Amino acid sequence: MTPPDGQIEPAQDLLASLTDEQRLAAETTEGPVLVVAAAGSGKTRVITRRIAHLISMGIPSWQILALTFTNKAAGEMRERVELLLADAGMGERVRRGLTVTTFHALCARLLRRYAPMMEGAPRWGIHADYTIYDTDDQVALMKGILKEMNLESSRWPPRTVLSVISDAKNRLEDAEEFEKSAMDFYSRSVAKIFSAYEKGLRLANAVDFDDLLTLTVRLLRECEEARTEVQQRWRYLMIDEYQDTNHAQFVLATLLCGRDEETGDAPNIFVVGDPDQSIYGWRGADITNILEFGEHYPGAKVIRLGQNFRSTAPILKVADTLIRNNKKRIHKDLYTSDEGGDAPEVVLCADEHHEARLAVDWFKKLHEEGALTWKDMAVFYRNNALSRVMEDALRTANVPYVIARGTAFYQREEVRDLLAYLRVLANPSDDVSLKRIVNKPARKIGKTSLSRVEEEASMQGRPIMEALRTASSIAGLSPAATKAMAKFVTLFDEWSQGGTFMGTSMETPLSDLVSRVLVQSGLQAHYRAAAERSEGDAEKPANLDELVSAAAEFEERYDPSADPALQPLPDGSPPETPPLLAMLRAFLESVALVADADKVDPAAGAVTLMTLHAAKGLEFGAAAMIGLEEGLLPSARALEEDPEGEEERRLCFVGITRAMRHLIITCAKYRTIRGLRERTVPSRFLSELPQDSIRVSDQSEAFEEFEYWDDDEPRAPSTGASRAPRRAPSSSSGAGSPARKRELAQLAFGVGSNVRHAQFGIGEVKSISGAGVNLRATIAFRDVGTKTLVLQYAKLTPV
DNA sequence: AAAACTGCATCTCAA
DNA sequence: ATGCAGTTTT
Repeated sequence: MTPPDGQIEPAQDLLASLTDEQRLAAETTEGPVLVVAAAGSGKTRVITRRIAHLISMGIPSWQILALTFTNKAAGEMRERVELLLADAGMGERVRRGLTVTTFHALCARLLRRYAPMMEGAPRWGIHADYTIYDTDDQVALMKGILKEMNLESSRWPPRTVLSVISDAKNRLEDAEEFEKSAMDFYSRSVAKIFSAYEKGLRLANAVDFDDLLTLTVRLLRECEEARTEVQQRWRYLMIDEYQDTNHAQFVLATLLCGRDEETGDAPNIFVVGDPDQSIYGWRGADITNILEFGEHYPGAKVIRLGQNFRSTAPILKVADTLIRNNKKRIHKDLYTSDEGGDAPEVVLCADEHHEARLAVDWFKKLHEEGALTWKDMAVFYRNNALSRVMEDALRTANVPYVIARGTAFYQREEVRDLLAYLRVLANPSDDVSLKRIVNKPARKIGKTSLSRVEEEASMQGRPIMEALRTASSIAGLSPAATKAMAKFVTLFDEWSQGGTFMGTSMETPLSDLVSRVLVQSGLQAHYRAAAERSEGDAEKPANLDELVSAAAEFEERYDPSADPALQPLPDGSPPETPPLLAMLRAFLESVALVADADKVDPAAGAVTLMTLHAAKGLEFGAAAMIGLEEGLLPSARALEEDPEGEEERRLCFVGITRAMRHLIITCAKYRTIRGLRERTVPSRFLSELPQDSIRVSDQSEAFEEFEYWDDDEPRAPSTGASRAPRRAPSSSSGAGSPARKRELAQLAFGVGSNVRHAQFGIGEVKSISGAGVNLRATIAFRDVGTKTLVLQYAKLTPV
């Protein structure tokens, strides 16, 4: 493989294994290029070969920028390029400086680098140590703002307001512009909230996910120096999944590649995408970006990749037939040379338990046949709630599985707590994080004292931390409170060494700092004590330790020379950021930007469970798609905006095209939704499939007859799951007074009696509370700790 | 100040 | 069935 003298191998060999159309795409290196790549047509192959090809042609790798939507996609792309280059005999030196990253990470980086130049700008300036607010932080901030504005959060649901604001930001509209176009009462009110929200973010020196994009656009538009530097460095821009870019990302791309606003002329922008896989409309993705690429970039070359290398002919036929039902679409021919393969199966199941077991049995059968391992299999569903029953089935069947929820770990209470400490340490203005931890663990800074300080802070327009520093001069605070506050402030001063973070020395590694914060904040003791008391909190101390490990791992990967905060400033002066602080920021940033899809680990020997959105871009030997029912897929919410359900159909299309050889699609006749067992309607998409290319079977009856009851011991008829569809028990019996119900419940499950739960095991009833449909029992389970169950639905039997 | 209780709303999807 | 916010209890 490697040429003997280590010389660069002729570029032809890098492209040797490509088809003619793929090769054309990889070789078209100059000018704007759009590659319309059908599912499974090898677009990642094309991008990676193209990068390697460019480098082999002598283009310095630091001039190449490739953008993706997830870290995982970026990581894989980088890896494959490195492999190609190594195979071609090119050393590490050649690929140094190559940038393959996500939109959001690139923006975070640019904002850090150029933050000093934006600080002067009053309304949008941020400091380099800004915090990235995720959805939960946004909601917390928004709640505070609504409260301050005396708006009921019932009439102004924070998430709804935030989504209106997010839409505006994605259109690159700021609060002021939004207000100008706000005519009706509702949007005028939102405009006021928008403006207050922005103020809150800037005061906290925080940005939300949308800001990462919009502020970067603003930076590149308004700061010529930054724009020039960026455009001169990156001469070859590549964007993956271009169909999912929103307006802000579109504009960002024009700025990065140096598109001429007048003529549309642009040097080298290369985008790859598939309009049929556009599934992020709700996040502002604008499909016209890809459809009108030719108009945006006159003279663009368009290359179509139609040959599918992934799926068998029957699977492809099913996908193609389905997607043809979309009216707003440019038809592409999908074809494959892989003619064999089984027909995909469509099964009507009795309910979600049947569905789950059916899928597990199907996986086991495939596994036994030997051609596939667990990691070649996946389950796709429309929403996360659908994973639970599937997990249970896999667990009882002892089939290893992983759920693709990369963000789940970082959303745990205890982990967020520790991160909040770290965030305040890196950015003392971060009020949302500060409020989260100021009295956790309890340190005598109660609600009343804190609201006094908050009041003072907001009057002076300063962050809470600053007000805490001057607590002794705030009227109306008890000496005890002042003292507690001083102690709290001291904690942070000691961790940051009075803000110096040890200056330029790096004696303290990041993991030591994190570990010290964990211990000295009192969080560790707090959660250890909690773990003693309650089974449910048992794993919290371990999760905290895991975050320390994550910091240690990050430390290994971290490359200070690549940290924009440690580069000399654009004006040539040396960086001011202490290395430890820079590393802390970079760590927090990497945590903020993990995606669910990042957790899909091909090395894990396990079946992967994920949403259809997370599945995009992946492929599996065998895939099960569950919950093909009206209201779920297509989802009821999505149909409100788009009655045709075209995006939902594309989502279904994405799922089908992930499967290489085996595909099963299921639909349950009954499904428990919000505790109520309900009759379902099969998805419209099922009837759109080519009936002669699939095998349809109705197994719902058989399951009810023979399988339903054989999993564990019989349940008490009065409380067991009913096989027939069932509503809430009728209250027409007349004996429905709360007192009477409580009495009945205590007869069945008296306080102190032992009960068995199908899932949680054996436990002791501690108390009975509530009334009517809300009658609940608090039960201390032996294995899983104390839970409160609604008696009406809980599957309990007396022991 | 923490824990328990209760009424109420609720489930997309996610960087 | 679960999670929350606000309230009551310990």
